[in-house]
Amino acid sequence: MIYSNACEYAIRALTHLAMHPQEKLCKEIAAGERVPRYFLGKILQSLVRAGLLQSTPGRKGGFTLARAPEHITLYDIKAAIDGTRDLCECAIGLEQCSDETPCPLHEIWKPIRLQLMNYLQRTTLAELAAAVQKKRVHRGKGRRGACRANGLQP
Amino acid sequence: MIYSNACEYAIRALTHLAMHPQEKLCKEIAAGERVPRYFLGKILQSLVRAGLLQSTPGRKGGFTLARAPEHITLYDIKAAIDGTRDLCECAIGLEQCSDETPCPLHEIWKPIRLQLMNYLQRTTLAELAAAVQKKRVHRGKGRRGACRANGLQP
DNA sequence: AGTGTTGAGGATCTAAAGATCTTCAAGTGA
DNA sequence: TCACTTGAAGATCTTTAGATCCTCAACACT
Repeated sequence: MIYSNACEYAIRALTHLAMHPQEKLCKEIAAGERVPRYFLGKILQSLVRAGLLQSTPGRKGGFTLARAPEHITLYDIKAAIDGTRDLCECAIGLEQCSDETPCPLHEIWKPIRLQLMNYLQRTTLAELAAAVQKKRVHRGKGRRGACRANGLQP
Repeated sequence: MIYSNACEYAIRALTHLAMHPQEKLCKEIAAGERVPRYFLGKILQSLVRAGLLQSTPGRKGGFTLARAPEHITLYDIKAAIDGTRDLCECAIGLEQCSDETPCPLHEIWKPIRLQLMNYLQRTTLAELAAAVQKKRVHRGKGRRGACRANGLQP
């Protein structure tokens, strides 16, 4: 809803890299995160162009984080993959609003959007990695598929 | 970001109907809200099937709200057009998460998602219509395009 | 009954996202 | 140098959202 497919893959790949710096090959990340391999290649290229990753070709090549995970935010990732135009727009996406075509959600939507923006800009890769680490320690090795079912169904 | 194109159109069409009950023809709404006419037809049909609108064919036909605007929420509209699966999912859209493929955003994303859900379920058509009305009274007839530029650019 | 207007709904077209494959250049190590 | 591994990047395919058109049934009015 907030992220595109590509952006989700990017988040997972970067989190993976933050946790497993030794696994830096595109195919390793794709296998580890169960992400389409060739598609991930394109995404990682975008992240390189955006300055979040560094890449080296050749035999001992691969991808590494361009800066410390504490200094990479969700906002950076979303900006690199999806752009951030939608974060600055009216809730119902009007280019312009006039008397004939107003944006009725604007005032109501604004605080929510601000909080979202705040969340994206404050959450870093390091926090994501820590959350994953904590989750792994907390539960055993056996359990799977316990992520849905969070009591939000209406 | 939150709504699809179709859902945005639905919101605008329903708001239009709440404010102009006399303008109930598909082409009137499409013209008034500057929405693709034939596409809007499909959307209104979905809203009829979802029980938010009533339609009558024939000469004096058109669309009318199936219940009072106070009793139609943004959640109802989003459910009718986009579905609500994404509101109940992990932030990064994993079907299942396991030790190998966890959903690192889950805990961080949850409060935001709850607030979003709350916003969707509490905001009614009547409130939207009132916000538009207020906005129209507040500013004159001349101004246009003042909806962007809300100080959110990073 | 006949005519014109309306929504219903199927068929179709376009654009964008998502995903895959293939080829090429850059680098490593024998 | 040569073989091999890697990312880079273009071409291509699939799927889905978005949008349009056309025909038909329902209805109102004459």
